[in-house]
Amino acid sequence: MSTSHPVPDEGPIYDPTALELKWQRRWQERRTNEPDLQAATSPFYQLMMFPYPSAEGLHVGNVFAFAGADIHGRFQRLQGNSVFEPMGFDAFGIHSENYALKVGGHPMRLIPQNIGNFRRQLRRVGLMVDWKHELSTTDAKYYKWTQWIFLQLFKKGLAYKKKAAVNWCPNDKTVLANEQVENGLCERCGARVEQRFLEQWFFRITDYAERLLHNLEWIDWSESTKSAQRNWIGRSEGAEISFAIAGNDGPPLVVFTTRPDTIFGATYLVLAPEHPQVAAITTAGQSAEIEAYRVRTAKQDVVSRKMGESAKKTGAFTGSYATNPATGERIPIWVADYVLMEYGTGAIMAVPGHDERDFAFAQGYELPIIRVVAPDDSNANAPLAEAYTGDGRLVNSGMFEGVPATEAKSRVTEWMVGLSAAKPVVNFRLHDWTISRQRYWGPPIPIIYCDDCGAQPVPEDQLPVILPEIEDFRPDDTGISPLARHEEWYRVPCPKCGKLARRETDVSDTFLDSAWYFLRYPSSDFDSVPFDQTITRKWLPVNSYIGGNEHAVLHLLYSRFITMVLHDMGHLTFEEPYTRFRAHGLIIRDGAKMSKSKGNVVNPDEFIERWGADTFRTYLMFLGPFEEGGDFRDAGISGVRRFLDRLWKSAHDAHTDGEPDLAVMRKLQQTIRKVGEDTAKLSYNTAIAAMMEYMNVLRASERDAHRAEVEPLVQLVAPFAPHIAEELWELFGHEGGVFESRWPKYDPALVTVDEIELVVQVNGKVRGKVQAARDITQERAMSLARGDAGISRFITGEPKKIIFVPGRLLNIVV
RNA sequence: GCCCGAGUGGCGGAAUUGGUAGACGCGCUGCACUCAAAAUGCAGUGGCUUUCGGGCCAUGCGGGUUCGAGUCCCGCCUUGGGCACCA
Repeated sequence: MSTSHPVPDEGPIYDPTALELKWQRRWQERRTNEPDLQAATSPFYQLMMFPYPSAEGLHVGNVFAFAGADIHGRFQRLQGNSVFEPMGFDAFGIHSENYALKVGGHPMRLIPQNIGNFRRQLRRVGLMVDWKHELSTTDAKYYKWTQWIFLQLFKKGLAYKKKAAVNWCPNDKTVLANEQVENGLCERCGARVEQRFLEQWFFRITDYAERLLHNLEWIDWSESTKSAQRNWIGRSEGAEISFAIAGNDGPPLVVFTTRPDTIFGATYLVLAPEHPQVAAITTAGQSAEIEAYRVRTAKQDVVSRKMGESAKKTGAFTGSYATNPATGERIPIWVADYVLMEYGTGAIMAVPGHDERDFAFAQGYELPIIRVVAPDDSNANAPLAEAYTGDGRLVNSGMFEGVPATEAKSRVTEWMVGLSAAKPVVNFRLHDWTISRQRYWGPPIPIIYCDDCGAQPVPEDQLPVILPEIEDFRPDDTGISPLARHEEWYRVPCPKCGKLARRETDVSDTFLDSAWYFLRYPSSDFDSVPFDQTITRKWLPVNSYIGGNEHAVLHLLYSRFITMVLHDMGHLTFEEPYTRFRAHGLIIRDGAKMSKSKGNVVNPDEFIERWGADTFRTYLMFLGPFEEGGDFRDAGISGVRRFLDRLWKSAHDAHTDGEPDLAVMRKLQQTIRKVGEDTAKLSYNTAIAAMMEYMNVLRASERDAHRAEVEPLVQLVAPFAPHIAEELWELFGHEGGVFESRWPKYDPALVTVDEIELVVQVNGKVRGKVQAARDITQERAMSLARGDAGISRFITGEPKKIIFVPGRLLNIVV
């Protein structure tokens, strides 16, 4: 196959479309992308976040993410690993359901169409995906095990039911997610959103908060993602303090505070309107006002209730008083919607002097404001113009006068613990995970309600609970799931006593589907277990996971939680699912995120058709740092194509006469090292630049390359542009594909150059460069510098100081 | 408001982590090839200035540390993303 000399000028034309289809077909025939999961000796699990198969098809953002992950997977393969790179579809959920309603179709028929389209597009990108292990969360074979996972949590007491506030759109007759509410209006229809209380299933993720937080210290993840999780979990230390209610023998009011040191400044208490003790506390005279206030806040949607920053704080007085355990003073008890039932105890001690919200509220209702913390230099009794949240010493605080606030936190808590008025507690911002969805398109929650036996789990051997195909899956005004209207499905015998009972009609959240999919891929051909123990031990945890930071909290946190639970139940040997996670950046266009409303969406099909998948993949990676994303501009793609054209030509024109050029071979060694290092750390843009640079050397002055100069470059380019690499590898006469080969080794002796350009500065300014040996001494360098006319003219006096960085720089200070 | 991140030529972006700022690519200019154009190849390309040797200015703005700062420190400005009454 080696080319004879002289080379004919006209070689075959680089036709990416034909060539790419040829290799995609051949990979399929040869099962190139299907590692032997049982026998693999050096398994490497390269995971990418599976897509939601929308009707619009694959998005450039998807291609960017998948190509980036694929390049890493292919690189690992060239390092000699057996790489498993699976793909699947996250196809349940409200998006699919709403889309089906909109076009008047049924998700059971629409989803397969969308998946088919996605699969076709994904194949065209040339990913190293093992399609034998493809999965869809909507497949009963898959969601059988999603339901199984629900049952495991139920068994362990981690799944429970309680009433919770949800956003309800009266027009669409449905529960909305927080992100579907904009300024209190439904994102889709514009109707005013209400708050409703519905019975919902929850997972007790808060039981795992401490562990989820703690493991972040050691897992190898992008810092930005870890920090997002830390903030989301939101651990805060403080105390619960009990306030006795004056003239009321009932239980005391318990508040949570992170500032027990400010207790002497607590001039009133505030309860959330939904707080269970509100009714008991309210006096007869105030009950009408309190009731009116509660009705008013209940009408608000959940989101705008929490968005009150700019809005005026409102509230109502209960008529009752509590006793401040520190001062013994009577302080009024109020109800206000700025206190949330979900956080802490749903009640706070208000310290208006040192909390902005309390300050605003106290001003509005003319409640007393007392300063109890003062910076060292200020007057303790000067009136406050705004809440002081800074550091300082306690004032107006009885026996704690003058104690630094930071120190006072624990001292005041200890003192009150002694009075049985407080206990130290840790609180988390993280809430339990709402699993229920009052919708149709999801896996039914496997629970049966019996009048005698209560909520019973569906026995595991009766899974899956099949989602029935019903034509009328439109949600209605009742807030009850559409499945409840399907009588023959809804009525079932109780698994315990056999009496007629009713199925749970809620389906589960899509985040549950995706919380465990990585466990299923390697075991997708096992029907009797969710994941096979031997295979799982071999392939998991995932070696490399790449995905977007839009899933930094929910998906990644939920899948960590589910993994921990399964670990604790003995189903898994590890408790963290992803050894290494890297967040990729966002592809933008014209300075903005691509979106239909902005009209700046790029259709990947057109680009692949015009330029080829290899060029498109490589171009996307060349836009900018993979972990930061980049700006997509049509213009730049021609440069990448030109690079591949030149590679094509170089390979076809390569000769085998004589020896390769030493200078070129040196550059090649440096390139092998650079591309290897950069690709490993996902610095794809600089890896590509290094290959282009080498190409410029290779073809400088229209020289024809020696085959030994080109062949390794074909391997370097293979992760980025796998099709052309295969074709050229075959051209060079190799029997197996390029991905059967090993990443080229570089010769360390050739990487380092002996002759260097030593930079000479005078007073920190570059004044010249001298050719010198790499290991030149300072003395020798000085005399070279003095001998250089361009440099010596700046050396106006005796050197005061000489800085010499061996092999790099000489700086003469005069 | 809070938490992350980013500001470098006409443009996308490099810079061994304190040591030649602008790699690589796009665009632009010139030349070669061509009847011509496209494609391709070669050369040039931060700004100002120059007696053509060079000189000065330049990494969002203002200070500082250092022989030396895009990189470190202090104070601002702009911008992208995420979260949001979390007590």
